[in-house]
Amino acid sequence: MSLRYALLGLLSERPASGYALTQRFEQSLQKYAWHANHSQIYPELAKLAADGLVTVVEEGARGRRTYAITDAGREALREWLLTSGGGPRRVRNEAVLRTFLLSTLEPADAALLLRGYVDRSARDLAELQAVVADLEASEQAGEPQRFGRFAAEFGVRQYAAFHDWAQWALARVESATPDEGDGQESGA
Amino acid sequence: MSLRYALLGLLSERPASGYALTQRFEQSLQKYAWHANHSQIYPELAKLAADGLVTVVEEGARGRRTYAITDAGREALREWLLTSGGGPRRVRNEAVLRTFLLSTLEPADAALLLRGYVDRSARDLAELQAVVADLEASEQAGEPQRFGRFAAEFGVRQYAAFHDWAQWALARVESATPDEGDGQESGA
DNA sequence: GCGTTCATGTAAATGGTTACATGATTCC
DNA sequence: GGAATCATGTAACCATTTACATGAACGC
Repeated sequence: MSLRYALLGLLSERPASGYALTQRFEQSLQKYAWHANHSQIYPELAKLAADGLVTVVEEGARGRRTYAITDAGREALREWLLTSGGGPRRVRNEAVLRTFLLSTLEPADAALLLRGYVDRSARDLAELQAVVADLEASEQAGEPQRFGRFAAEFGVRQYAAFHDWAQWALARVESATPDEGDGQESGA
Repeated sequence: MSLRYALLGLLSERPASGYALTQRFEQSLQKYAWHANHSQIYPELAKLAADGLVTVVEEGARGRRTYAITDAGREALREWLLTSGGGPRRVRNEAVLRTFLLSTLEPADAALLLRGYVDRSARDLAELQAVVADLEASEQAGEPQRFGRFAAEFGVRQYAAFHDWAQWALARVESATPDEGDGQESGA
């Protein structure tokens, strides 16, 4: 069901074609919230239209159809957001699973992975911070900025927390293997 | 594929039955890393056994089978952790999606939801911090503590970041609707 | 003996990924 | 005219959820 509401959310910002929605998934939602590809998006748009939650407002070149959210669609989105939040949270995050499994590795292997995490999260964080800076600038310039600011801030804080964690974990692993085979083994 | 490695990881700690593994998913992994239920776990254990990555080491009462990881299983887990980390990250987190969609709501509705998030994340955080305290205590007591410490710390930091974000977002929303229908409307 | 928990499975349906498929338009 | 991009779709497969199903052991 989530895909359906992700699409309604994007369309509530402004009308778009399936192609454009696919790109917006790739550029924003995909990174920290929800992944979807075009082969899932097109059929779902057709279903949403059949249910009257969106309508085709324009047919352009190459068979392009621009969809817009309807009043019923807005109401369905609001309803979902307000009523169905308390259920069991189903997280599925491979990066976090890897985190969990890290301690099954030899310390040297774990350190290798953690160094990669530190680097990668630093880059991800910088990327997102640039996005936030852009949003902030256009906000200062007086644009209404309804969408994306909350989510971007959320992403920044998550990445920052991940980065800090990876450094903490790396320090811990390194203190367990002082010098990687130096002989200085402080057993017990 | 992730489920497979989650199971190998749990079994690398110690042998267990499908029933016990299901419970361990419910108590730990499920909360912040990976969700799975028994109807998925049992068939996957059978496949792992067929592939020689685990073996049945004991058959107990009520048809209970205790599985243990094999050397091939350990190697497969290590291989997966070390080689396949760089692919595209596929995140799917409904809580985060809701975050993203929050700005489609009226400020009053958004504030309502955010207050719920603040409360809930405070409770989740406290719960996890208790787990960490337990782990820390048994660590001090000299137990080897291979598993779970990294992941628990990770969870604590994620929840803390979420909690802080929710408070930040709530403050922002509340400053946009000063007094919720008091008449003091400071329109543009 | 009766209820609860332990313990394992399977089947149908849904959700999601990968691969295949097609063709129009635009830019060069 | 040829390559890249725009634009949409479908089919087969795999992963996951929900519901159904069964029975042994344990505590009372």
